[in-house]
Amino acid sequence: MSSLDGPANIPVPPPILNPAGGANQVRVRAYNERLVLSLVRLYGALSKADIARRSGLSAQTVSVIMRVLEKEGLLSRGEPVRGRVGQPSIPMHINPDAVYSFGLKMGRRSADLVLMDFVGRIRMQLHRTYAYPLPDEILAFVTSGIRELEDRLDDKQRGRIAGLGIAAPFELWNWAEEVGAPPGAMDVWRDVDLQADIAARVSHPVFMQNDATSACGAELVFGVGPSYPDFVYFFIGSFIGGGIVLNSAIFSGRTGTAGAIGPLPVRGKNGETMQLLEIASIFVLENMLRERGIDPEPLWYSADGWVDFGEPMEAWIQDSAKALAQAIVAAASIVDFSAAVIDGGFPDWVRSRVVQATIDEAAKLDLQGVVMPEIIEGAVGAQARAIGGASLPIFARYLTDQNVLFKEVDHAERT
Amino acid sequence: MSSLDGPANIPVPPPILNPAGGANQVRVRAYNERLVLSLVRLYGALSKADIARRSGLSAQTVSVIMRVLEKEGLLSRGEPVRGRVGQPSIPMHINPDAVYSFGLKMGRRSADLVLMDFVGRIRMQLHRTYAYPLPDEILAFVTSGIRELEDRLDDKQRGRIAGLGIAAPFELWNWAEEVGAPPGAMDVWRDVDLQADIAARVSHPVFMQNDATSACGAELVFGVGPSYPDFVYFFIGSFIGGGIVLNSAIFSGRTGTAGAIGPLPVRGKNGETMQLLEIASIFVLENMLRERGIDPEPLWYSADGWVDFGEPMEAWIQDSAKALAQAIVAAASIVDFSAAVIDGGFPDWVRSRVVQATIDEAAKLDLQGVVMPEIIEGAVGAQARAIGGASLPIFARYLTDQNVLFKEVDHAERT
DNA sequence: GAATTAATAATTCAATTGGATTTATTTATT
DNA sequence: AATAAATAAATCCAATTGAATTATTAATTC
Repeated sequence: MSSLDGPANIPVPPPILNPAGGANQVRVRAYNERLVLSLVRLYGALSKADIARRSGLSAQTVSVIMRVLEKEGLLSRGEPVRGRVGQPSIPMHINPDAVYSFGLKMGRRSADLVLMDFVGRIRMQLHRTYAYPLPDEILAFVTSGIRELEDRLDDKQRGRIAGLGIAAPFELWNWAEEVGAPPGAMDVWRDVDLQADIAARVSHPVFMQNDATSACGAELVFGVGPSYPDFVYFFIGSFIGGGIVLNSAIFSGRTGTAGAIGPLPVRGKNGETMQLLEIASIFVLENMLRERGIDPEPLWYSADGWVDFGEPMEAWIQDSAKALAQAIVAAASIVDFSAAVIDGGFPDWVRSRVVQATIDEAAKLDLQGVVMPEIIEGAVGAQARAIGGASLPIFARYLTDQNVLFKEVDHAERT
Repeated sequence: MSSLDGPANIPVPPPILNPAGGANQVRVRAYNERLVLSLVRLYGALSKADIARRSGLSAQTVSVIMRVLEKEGLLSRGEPVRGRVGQPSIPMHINPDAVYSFGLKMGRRSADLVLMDFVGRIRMQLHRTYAYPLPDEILAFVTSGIRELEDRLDDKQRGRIAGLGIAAPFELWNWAEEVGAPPGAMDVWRDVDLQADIAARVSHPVFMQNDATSACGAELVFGVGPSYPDFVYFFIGSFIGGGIVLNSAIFSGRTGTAGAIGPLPVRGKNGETMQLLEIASIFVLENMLRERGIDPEPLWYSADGWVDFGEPMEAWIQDSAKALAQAIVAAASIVDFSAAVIDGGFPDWVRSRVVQATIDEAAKLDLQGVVMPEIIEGAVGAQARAIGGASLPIFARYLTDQNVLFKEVDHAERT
């Protein structure tokens, strides 16, 4: 048949991939255990028979796995469900006190340290505001904060802490002037490896992730995630950022910046091309207030401290909504997200107004051929970043990313 | 500790997910077999020991698996490699004649039917052009074409045909006037299920996928894919379309339209907002030529039939490059792709000019904060859609999507 | 209405299956 | 002699299969 050869010889560049490894029994068991835990978390409470049906595993296998998880204290049994023919089923649920985790949200205006339990509830928290962050102060806040919170736990509880997850912005030194930091004051951050510095002072495993990505992760697990297999997420903080969920898993991309979204080009009020973050960020509102002689301090202290600032705030919401609507159309043209989720470091009533305005603005755009996502409010709220941070240690150890058996290799490894 | 409860009760919507099932040994073997095949394909030729190292599987396991694959004729052994200490290693490579597959590319101007071998080479092909496609003619072309090509094979070869993969545009009836079809002529396509109709007339399994996504798949496997773990792909046909590769796997999204890219809003020549497909599509060039009294027929017959059309073509390339550059920035703001790959149904020299122009235009945009992908030419070329189509049956049966053990459930199942 | 029997479903026990690993051996080379 | 590839045999381990146990509701009989 070689005489029939058509146009051939497609050049194949040298492979750079390091595909995931092979499968074996040990990994299969680890995977199935995580799967079971994740299913229980997703549905709140499931019997062994339920898990067997939903996982496709045999009843016996599920029985064995769940007995182990119960023995380890990760699962606990609920009240038997009667009323149906047959032996009553025993719903198993996640034991909220099985695992605790610290989450640190470090921002341009404030830091939060939270202790989260195994079902995503904040059990304790500390808060600090500042004009701009400095490494030493952050380090002191974390180390003393962890000590303080741990003091309130007993020995047994302390032993169940899975680790500390940090949610922090990328490249803090950028855009420093926009938020009023003295020129050069943020340059110290260029040489700081916060994760390493904290790890050296804390006796727990330390994880770190972009703050908006973390918030997105919190939304995935504890918010609207279970209802939408993929969504684009916007978190409006001092600077707007975002994240991407695909196949019910965070997609953080090659450089970890997927879903950063801030630099997305949009058309500004006067038709000029601007970056999304120059419009839909809280620092913009802050500057608008300052220009009008209004004290913006209430913006930082706590999301609940916001008041209705009137006209400048309405203008900011309108501008932001216009920009967000464009960003959503652009995102939808690239991936057919089922939802666009908007949340931020502000009270719920502000979020509602932003989302409604964005829905209105989106309707005015040219949507031919675009599969538009549902535009909805985030369900987690202002603390999403800290919660997302705190989830990192828990997910690394106990839960599965949808259907990926073996985690992607580290970025460093794939050179 | 419950007295310390912080802000809690995050509402959890009803789960809609049907996460992937559990793992077991049978699936593990199937997965490992595909992994081995994929590794051999990726690297061209690897010894059993190499595979063991790269997969993390034990030498014995790999030995067993590869002997089976060799016995099945999928792998064949190369010349022993001497010159190093120890027993010489025997590189195993994919047997190109182990599996054949048909690929049908159906477009607005022409259709191609190809027979592809197991390493992605086109062995035979048929081509047909038309003013616009009609279901009956396409059906006749495929059925008679397959018969004709199969006649040139012997019985043994015929038995190795894995199936037929169709690459066709979404919603053919849209934009019909733009390409000069009589009003309403394309409406017949609304009620046609091409995949089912062809499957009823052909004795092979039939697969179908969007044409641009198919081209993207061909690029992933046979083109630049091995060098870039994620990229956004543009295929410039009668209409521009595209695809997305994440973690070395096609991402086709919830509705199968991820990476459609056509409706992406960009700024046109006069500052007005337009959709990418209204600028960077071959039908636009076609119309430009017609306006100037130039016969556009050479555009359709074959990519090699193109001639340099001079000024109108240069203008089209410039306009397209401006639009593509904006699309790439938008895509990069959402996902940090390592590359943006541009290919199309045109000769290589046109592709080179488009890519160079796009690189130049991208440099003029505001890139602060954007992780820009490398803008590169596709390595597969004008036949990418047909090759991608032909890969569908092969991939469904023999190769793995990176590290996903169990394929995502069908979209229909996840309601 | 109470007692009895059948049907159903959840769970577990015991035996089997099958694929990966481990250990030891053979082969071919520098 | 050292090294590396390849394979054979024995072992291990998690999932499955099929049977048994348990707890319940539903239907029937007295």
